[in-house]
Amino acid sequence: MPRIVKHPEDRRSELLDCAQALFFEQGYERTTINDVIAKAGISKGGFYHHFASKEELLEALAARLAHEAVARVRDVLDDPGLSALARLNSFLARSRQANLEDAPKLRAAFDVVFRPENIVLYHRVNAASIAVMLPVLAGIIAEGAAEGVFAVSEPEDAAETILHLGASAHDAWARAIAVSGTAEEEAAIEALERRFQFLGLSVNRILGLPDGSVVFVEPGFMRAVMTAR
Amino acid sequence: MPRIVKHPEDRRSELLDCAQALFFEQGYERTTINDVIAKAGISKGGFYHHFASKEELLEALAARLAHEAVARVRDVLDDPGLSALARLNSFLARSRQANLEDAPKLRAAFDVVFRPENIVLYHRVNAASIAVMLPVLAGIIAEGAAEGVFAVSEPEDAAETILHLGASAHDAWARAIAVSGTAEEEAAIEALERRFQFLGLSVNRILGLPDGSVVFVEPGFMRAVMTAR
DNA sequence: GGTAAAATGACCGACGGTCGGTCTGACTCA
DNA sequence: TGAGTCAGACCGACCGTCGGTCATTTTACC
Repeated sequence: MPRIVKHPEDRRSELLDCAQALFFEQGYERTTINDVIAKAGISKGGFYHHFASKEELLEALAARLAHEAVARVRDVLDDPGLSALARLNSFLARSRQANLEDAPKLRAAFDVVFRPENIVLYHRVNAASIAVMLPVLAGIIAEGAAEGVFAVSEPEDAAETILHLGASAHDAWARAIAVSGTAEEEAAIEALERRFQFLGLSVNRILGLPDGSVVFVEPGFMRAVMTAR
Repeated sequence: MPRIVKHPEDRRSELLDCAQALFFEQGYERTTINDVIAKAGISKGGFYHHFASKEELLEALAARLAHEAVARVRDVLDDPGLSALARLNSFLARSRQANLEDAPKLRAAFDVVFRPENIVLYHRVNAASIAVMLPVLAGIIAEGAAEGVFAVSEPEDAAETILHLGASAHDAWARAIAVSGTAEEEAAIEALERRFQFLGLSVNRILGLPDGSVVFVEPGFMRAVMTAR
């Protein structure tokens, strides 16, 4: 076969593109290195020149996704005119908006990621995004604590706790996805919706805020994401 | 080799015993089916007669551990003389006591379970215990809500959220274990201790309780578990 | 033209899982 | 009671797959 040489960064990002497509289509375990290199048009040795292991490929992909996510809300984070609460709400609103914009693609990925055999994939992506978001959210919370608005003495811990709350809805997600298309779908979406409303309540309470101060999700948001085509 | 025939339940539980010992000593991925069957003194075919896959073995082990854990606190759950808050505190105290009693064994298992390559093991065990504890905790919370003590309208959701809080300390655990024996150990244990204090605060707030009503951990508890020999 | 990095693909060994078949103890029924 | 029957517990050689290695070749660049 003809040998094609590319800049390492290009190669790496191409491999990540292929891995992303395949992982979100078939899952992590079911995707083999051979699948990835076939799609990327590179040899086995070539692949292992850029990544030390399949595991490292996943790690790198998770990190890339996380950094993309934070880049999308960068301007809100840097806006100096915002109070902590306003920044937090803008941050959340912007994240929701981004999710809604490519909800169809997201939905397709979720179909795979939330399947029980794919927890590793889910966990890595989630962990990476938490790692990236942690200093960001901790900063906002520290700001709010300094303003005397958030009743929290440990911004780091509060941020970590809040970021992990999303994971506690994993099962509700998984259930909703599993029964998608059946008669139980409506009830499952309802449950998911309720689950997230409760998470919103929890966020407010953890921060020592009157309920509704932080808008975690708007009513109907989860339904909109779930029913996206 | 001589063929030894046993009652299926005995065989199953023996295999689970062996799997438990090996998983908590080497991790899930690093333990092979051959390891398990060698330790259990059974053939491959014999093993697969009882379990459909390695994955199913893990699932069964996680379920067994979860049921053992809930059995340990059964009497507290059934005591009719307790208010919801008292029941919750007894439940937590009993769980802590049980953990402290075999802290050394637990510590050894944690050394493996909290290593990054063993998230699957961690996740399955955690998920199984959450599944078993969920109705229990939801019951207590519903009781407290009915008493007008807990300000929560969705006991199920509250229970699920609270049970998942523990997982949000996974990273702090992992860090503490990773640096165990180094100069950073003290700081990591301190961080873990702080992390759990915050979780306690979060539980109280989520339930709409004055801080300190629910005693999630006592000060020094995490240190005691971590430094157990 | 020399060299470091990029790329190749045949090859390896471990591992999860299968499969054809054997063994055993419990339960008939004459 | 003892021969016959049968389910299902058990055996272990075998297999396909898959992550990963390595000796070697090609390329880009100075």
